[in-house]
Amino acid sequence: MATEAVRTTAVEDNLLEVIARSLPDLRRSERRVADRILQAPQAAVEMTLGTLAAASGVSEPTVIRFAAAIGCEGFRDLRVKLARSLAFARTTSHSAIGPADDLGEITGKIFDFNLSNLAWVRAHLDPDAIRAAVAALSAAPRIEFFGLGASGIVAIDAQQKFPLFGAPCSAQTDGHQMLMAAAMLAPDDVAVAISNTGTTVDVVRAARIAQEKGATTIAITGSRGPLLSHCSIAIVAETLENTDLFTPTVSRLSAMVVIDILSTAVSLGRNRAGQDRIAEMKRLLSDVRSGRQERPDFNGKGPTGPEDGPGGMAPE
Amino acid sequence: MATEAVRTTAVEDNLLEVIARSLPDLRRSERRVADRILQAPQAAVEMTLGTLAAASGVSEPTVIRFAAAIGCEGFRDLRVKLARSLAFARTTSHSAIGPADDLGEITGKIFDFNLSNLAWVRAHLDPDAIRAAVAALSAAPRIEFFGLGASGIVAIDAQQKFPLFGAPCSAQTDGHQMLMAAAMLAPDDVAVAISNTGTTVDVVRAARIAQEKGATTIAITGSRGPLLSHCSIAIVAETLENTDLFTPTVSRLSAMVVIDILSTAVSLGRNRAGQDRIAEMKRLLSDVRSGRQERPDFNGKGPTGPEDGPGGMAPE
DNA sequence: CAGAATTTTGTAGTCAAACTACACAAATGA
DNA sequence: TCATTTGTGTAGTTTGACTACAAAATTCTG
Repeated sequence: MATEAVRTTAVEDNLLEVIARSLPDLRRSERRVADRILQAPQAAVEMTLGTLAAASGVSEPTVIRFAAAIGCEGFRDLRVKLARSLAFARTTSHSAIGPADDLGEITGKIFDFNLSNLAWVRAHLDPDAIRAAVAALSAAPRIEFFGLGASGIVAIDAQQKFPLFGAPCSAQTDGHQMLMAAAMLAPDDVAVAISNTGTTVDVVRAARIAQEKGATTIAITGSRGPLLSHCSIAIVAETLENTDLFTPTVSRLSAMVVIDILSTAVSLGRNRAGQDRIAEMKRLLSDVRSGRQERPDFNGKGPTGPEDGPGGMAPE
Repeated sequence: MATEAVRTTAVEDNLLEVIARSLPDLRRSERRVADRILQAPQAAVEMTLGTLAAASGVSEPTVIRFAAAIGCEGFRDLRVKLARSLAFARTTSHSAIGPADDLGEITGKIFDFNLSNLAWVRAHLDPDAIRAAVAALSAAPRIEFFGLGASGIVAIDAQQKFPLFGAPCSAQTDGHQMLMAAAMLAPDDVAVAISNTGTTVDVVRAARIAQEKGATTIAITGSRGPLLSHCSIAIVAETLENTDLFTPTVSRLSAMVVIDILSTAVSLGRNRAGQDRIAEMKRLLSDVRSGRQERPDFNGKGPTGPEDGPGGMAPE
């Protein structure tokens, strides 16, 4: 279907923005309509053609012409588009303006930043690398995730999705254990090395060893670096910030989404039975959550996290 | 008091969710309408009453009754609400991922899904709750993060940002240690309880104990649950839909972004470094928007960059 | 398993909203 | 100034949204 309905939350989508922007090009009475809408957009969607015309002090056809002028099919279309734009608008009602408004701005900026970055990563992911990674992971008898620091979090996240991968998974977040685990790998095993910078020495070393042992090595990284030379498959989720100075959160988010894609794809590639198993697992989890059963032991790397479940698949 | 601090909107706003949820309560022919809408929501907003009736194989009044049944004023209202929901769910939403899906499509859907959800959360976050949380965290001599399983990852992530919080932070991801840590808290200390479901018993219990000890308790959760009754500040990042396709990842992302917001805001209040960070983010954002998709420069701290850096420390 | 009571659905009709054709008014330019 | 262009409103038409009621289907009861 509309696979290419690529959404960038672009300005063009936001009708309010469009209206404000085309304000100078409008005729005088049309502008009255525009003003009226901008003044209380929320109320405008509720209005009818006649109502809005009256509220703006113009005639009904003028409103229709206005709709056409800003690129709508008609008044109906205008209302729909307006409603759509309004959905993104903040629930402004009680966010007072003042010194505290900084906070709202921070919230908005951080969301924007993360959203923009994800959209960017989406557009720049290499499909072939994903495909190769999925193939390797699907066939792997054993999977190791390597990551230090913030990337260690991603590694653990990946490890928790092991039911989707359908193979024993471990996450190594310690430099030494990473090496030991890498040394234990065999051909067909897969090592996933996660590093935002692509330079972290321990991770690079672990990847090298894993490769020497004949394992398939997959890199999930935020920028090209030494790591890639020891990995046969490179998934580069380049983010807009790659300095270590600001918000490493986005690199984590990107990596986690990549993991999500891999695990989902592997799971789907397997068979329907695998999906049923996941559904069953989710059911068990919901029992655990409500405290009706003893929860499975959880040691930080344990099989299933009681909370939120590893992968989440299969509609009910 | 916690419940008051929260907006009473969210999932109820998402008409698709509402429709899917009230499916069993509908009469047979009304359900035909529902199915038709869910099947192609994008097309449904374009349709007229008669068109939709014909497409569903029912009469026009049935469609109107359907609208009333799901809580709309009439067909017009239905269309507006639908458009509003579609603003978020537009591209993916109810198109479940099946084995037949091409890999590229899976990638796109997962990205879209996560993006839509983040946008949704963004629009529905309660600014007052954020404000209260920032205030509490800024004044806290000690901060504990509680989370199990997938939410444990978020807790660790939060803990790694301790430089931004400017106070000793711990992350407890084990049921028992969680309780012990909670018991050690004192007034003014802050406990942040993270649970997507809001029901995880251990986390709820830890929150209760923390509250009994006089600490300020902050909940970061994906849905209302028992947890809220033991938390004085509730940050509810409700996700777009509950079909559980990818909800776990989405909830983690949302929670991490919330953490990011909190840490940034706290840091901003503390020193000027936080302000620089915001300024930088704004710059990056404007670059993205203007379509100049260059990677930002790497000036700053030189090449080292210990793997991904714990917490996005601002430059000295 | 009738047959009544109730619920569900469609038919026909009404009202109002959305759109169109056209004519008048205002503004612009020679 | 008048002619031409542009802008705006009036009046009329079409269509879509909704309502009243009757037919069909379902359920309930004896």
